[in-house]
Amino acid sequence: MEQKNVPCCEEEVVHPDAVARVRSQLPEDEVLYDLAELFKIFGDSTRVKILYALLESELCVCDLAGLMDVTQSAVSHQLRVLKSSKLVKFRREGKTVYYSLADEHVVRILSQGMEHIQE
Amino acid sequence: MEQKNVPCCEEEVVHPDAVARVRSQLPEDEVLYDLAELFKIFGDSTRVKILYALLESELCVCDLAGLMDVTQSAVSHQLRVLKSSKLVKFRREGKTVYYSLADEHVVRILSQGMEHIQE
DNA sequence: CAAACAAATGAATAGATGTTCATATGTTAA
DNA sequence: TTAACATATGAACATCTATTCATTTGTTTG
Repeated sequence: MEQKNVPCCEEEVVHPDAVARVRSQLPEDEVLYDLAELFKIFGDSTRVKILYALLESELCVCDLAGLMDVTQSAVSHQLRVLKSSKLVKFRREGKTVYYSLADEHVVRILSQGMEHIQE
Repeated sequence: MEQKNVPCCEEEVVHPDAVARVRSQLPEDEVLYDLAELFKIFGDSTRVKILYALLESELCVCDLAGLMDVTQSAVSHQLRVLKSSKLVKFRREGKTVYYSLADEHVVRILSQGMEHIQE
């Protein structure tokens, strides 16, 4: 019950060979960072709900705000995030801006996630 | 330049029909929440890196800590998160705990995400 | 032009999250 | 049992993030 220095693999890993191999196969840090950034977008229920809604139909900001329990402002902020990650696209028609999903990746990512949580 | 009440679709959506249809098709809020929770897990570069590493090889906590620029503690904390979301599994061998990916969903979700950012 | 309204934006705030440090668990071996 | 060590965990802190409110921008129509 005494306290000791617990270095715990400070400069030493347990399986140097495996680690070396993994390191050589690992994508660049920047890529992994970008990937995490992408998933971060999906990691918010407001945004996921927006994406699922757009899966069914093209909608304007007002529609989305009405569909969910959030402000028009909140929806708009989130749409900006989705837009800048190229997950949604939009077209303007008069005062109204219609949003829709950008591509099939979005659908597939959502589906894979859904499969996971439903097993 | 005067300020007005700007209700902006306060009790009114622009396309009630589309909204009604979408609403009827939309998954339960709870499901969407869980889905977002899942993606949140992938939305951190440390965790994504761990997952990618485990894609190549089963590794122990020490190995993972050595592979990345984070503390053993940080890795352990994140492994706990990954574990509780059933994204990784583990087996104990003496003092060492080996972690590996839980199933193919993880791989597929990572792949879909990777595809998206690399186009 | 001015009013009306959908959408976007900036600032502020409250809440969530990841890391670190210190320490506790649990297992092996002397 | 005790030392050593891999792993886990709790608390504290700093950072990030999503929402709201207030306001602005941009478009249409009187």
